[in-house]
Amino acid sequence: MPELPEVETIRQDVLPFVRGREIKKVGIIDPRNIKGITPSLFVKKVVGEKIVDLERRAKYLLFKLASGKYLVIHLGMTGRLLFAPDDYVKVIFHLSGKRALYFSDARLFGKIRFYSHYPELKLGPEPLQEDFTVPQFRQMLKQRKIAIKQLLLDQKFISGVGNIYANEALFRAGIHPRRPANSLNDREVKKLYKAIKQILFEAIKYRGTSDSWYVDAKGKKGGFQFRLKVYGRKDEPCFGCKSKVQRIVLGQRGTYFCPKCQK
DNA sequence: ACCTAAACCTGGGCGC
DNA sequence: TGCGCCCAGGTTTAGG
Repeated sequence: MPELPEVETIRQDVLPFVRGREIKKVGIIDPRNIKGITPSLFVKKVVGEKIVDLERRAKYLLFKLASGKYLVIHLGMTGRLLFAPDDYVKVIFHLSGKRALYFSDARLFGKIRFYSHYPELKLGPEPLQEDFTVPQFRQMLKQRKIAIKQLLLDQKFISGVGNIYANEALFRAGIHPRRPANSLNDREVKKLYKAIKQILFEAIKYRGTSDSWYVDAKGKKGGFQFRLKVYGRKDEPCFGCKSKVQRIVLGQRGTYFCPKCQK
């Protein structure tokens, strides 16, 4: 599933491919990913626009247009942005210079929207941004008693972290996923803060996790799936202590942890 | 304000 | 080989 590192990898690859190019034509194979306006109005609005930049906010890709408007894509679970089509293409963006960008989405959880201004996305802080600090994180955790794992998945609390990296960060910090957020002491808050940043930076470095669906714009898998310590490893031995990795359901999400290493 | 759970979807994996 | 069943999950929505 594309989380912050996967979306950032795509952003970096796609930016030089689209920058300065005009959207000449849009082919809609399946209109169901287009949200907020009718597909025909969407096409009318984006055709003729020039892409000047590609930004990322949490798991969203924001195509900045020369008019100051934005084409915003969220990849959901199985969304892809590709330089060549695959079996699940839903929307094709034909660009100047005879290029095309393919939006593919097998399960239709992805969303494509058009905004006349910079979109208000109602998201919590970006964990990799420098203005996200330990004191701020401590303050945020203090007032919440929900399980820490569930809180990390709340995009209004902290944005960009999804199920894979929430599990991995908690393992790295040695914190049990069921712990109430406000029960973490100062040492644990600091450890978790560091773990989140480290995991995300490393996953970007390895071009994301290709657990099931994720591939980059060239259709290539990432490399971080080989470095996962707990996610998807139910009943397999913990790399640290050899105990069996456990799987529980927390807030409707599969949750993996080592019962011995995570307290 | 806070929390829980269903709904949205369909390919892939499993059992038979 | 093929059928039916169930699971995966990011976000939104509804409800308590």
